[in-house]
Amino acid sequence: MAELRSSGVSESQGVLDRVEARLLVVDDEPNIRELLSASLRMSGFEVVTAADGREAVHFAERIRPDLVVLDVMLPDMDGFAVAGRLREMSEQMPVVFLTARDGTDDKVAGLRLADDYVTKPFSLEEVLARIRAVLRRTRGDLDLPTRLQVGDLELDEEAHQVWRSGVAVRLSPTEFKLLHYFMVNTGRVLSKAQILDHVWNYDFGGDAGVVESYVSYLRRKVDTAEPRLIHTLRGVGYVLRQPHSD
Amino acid sequence: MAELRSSGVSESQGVLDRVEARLLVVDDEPNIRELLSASLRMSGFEVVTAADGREAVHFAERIRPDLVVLDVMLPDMDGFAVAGRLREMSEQMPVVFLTARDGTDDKVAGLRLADDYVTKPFSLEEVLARIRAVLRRTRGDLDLPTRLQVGDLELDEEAHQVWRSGVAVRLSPTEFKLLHYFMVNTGRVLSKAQILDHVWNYDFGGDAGVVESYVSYLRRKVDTAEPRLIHTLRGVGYVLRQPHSD
DNA sequence: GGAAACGTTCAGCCATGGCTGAGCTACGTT
DNA sequence: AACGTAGCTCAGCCATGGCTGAACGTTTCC
Repeated sequence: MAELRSSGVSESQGVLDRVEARLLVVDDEPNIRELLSASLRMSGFEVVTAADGREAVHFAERIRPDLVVLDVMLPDMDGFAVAGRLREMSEQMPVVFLTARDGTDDKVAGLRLADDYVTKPFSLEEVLARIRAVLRRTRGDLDLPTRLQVGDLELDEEAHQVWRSGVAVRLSPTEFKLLHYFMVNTGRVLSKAQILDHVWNYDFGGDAGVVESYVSYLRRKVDTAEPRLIHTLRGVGYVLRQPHSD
Repeated sequence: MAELRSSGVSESQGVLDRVEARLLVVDDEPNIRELLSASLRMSGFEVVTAADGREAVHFAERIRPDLVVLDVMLPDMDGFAVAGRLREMSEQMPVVFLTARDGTDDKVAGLRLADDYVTKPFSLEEVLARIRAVLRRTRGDLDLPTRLQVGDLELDEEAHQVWRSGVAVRLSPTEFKLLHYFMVNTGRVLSKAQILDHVWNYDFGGDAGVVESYVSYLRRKVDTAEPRLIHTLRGVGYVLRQPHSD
């Protein structure tokens, strides 16, 4: 399914080329597991996967991951129970939960206080952002910037705000996610398929036309002045480029 | 705190500050223990947990916490007895009690001896406020501000009072807690779920609709004039922003 | 014991955002 | 230069989210 679209090679978003951290991904649906692990590996993480709670605990013991991505709904045991076991073996093992967007789930109440959680269906950008945020917190990598800058464009993740030459710009949630994806991948060509896979939820059925639309919206709000930052590579994709070094 | 400034946005106070103090959390219910320790860690405390009186005394001896959060009702020994033991080993060990809200008077008598207490079910904001207040008293951290200010909005925690451009405003307890939470997290987007989890009691079953209502009340009482301070980020949450950087 | 304040829910309205399809423009290939 | 294709933009529809006022129940304080 979706993963086929992003067979590209140079997808590494990593600030670092080497391993950022060791992750354990736990989900019983093979599709989700593959989707996540493939794209996390692309982003520079070392990934081990488990399909149920028993496996999760087992692998966690052996590989001592830096963080666990954990589906709440598992065939054998509750995600919280797994988290409990993990915490037993290591006081501070950070967990990012995956959960259905049910709303009425009262279990979810406790979740939000956990290290973090993402609702299904998610976009890869969302998951990556959470993981990085949690790692930043738990390791005290506080100097990793929460603010991105390209040319006179600035984006603050925490404040969820964007400035162009100092003046605040209002972006819709999707516009924001798209710009964020561009900025994290400054200087890298992104195909429409890649963008679709990362910015839109994995169950989105539509075609690449949306991407064109949203790039258009973004340009209008954020890239009207010279030098232009977002460039079209006909037949290939888009790039956000630092001015100057073009 | 100074070092945080370097990351640009963080308005101090917040989630990402370095270790504020070492806490020992004692409660026999795992849920409460996890709830508290997760959110205290998020707020920058170093946390160790214990499930009963024996463990509590044991850990207190070893780690010498700066403050103990102590459930009054423990399986093996009375919370007051534990507090007694703690005081034996360190004259001035501050204790914040957790107690059921059933108001039997003899318990309250004992509570007067505590530095402070919070009744269950509590909201995280309440607990955090107590802990910070006690730490401020006992170790003279007088530089921790008791008065918060954003634009022409001022809030005094000790006096439990709020002013908008100098004129006092009457807020209900919930309104006050909500505004306090906003002000402590100035510049940070807060989802309705987060707000619900921090401002409302942990056993509150309702949905995020209440948050909308209370934001509405708050705006009416406190944010009628330009420039507006409380902003809605559709589909994301709310932010309280310093004016100017609008 | 009564009145006021407070907290919660709900329903209706309004605004915003997401997506699509169609027409148009720009590109670049031959 | 001309054709075909890719990309851009816009308008419009639909769904969702958010705001507010009113109603109801509960607590608090005289």
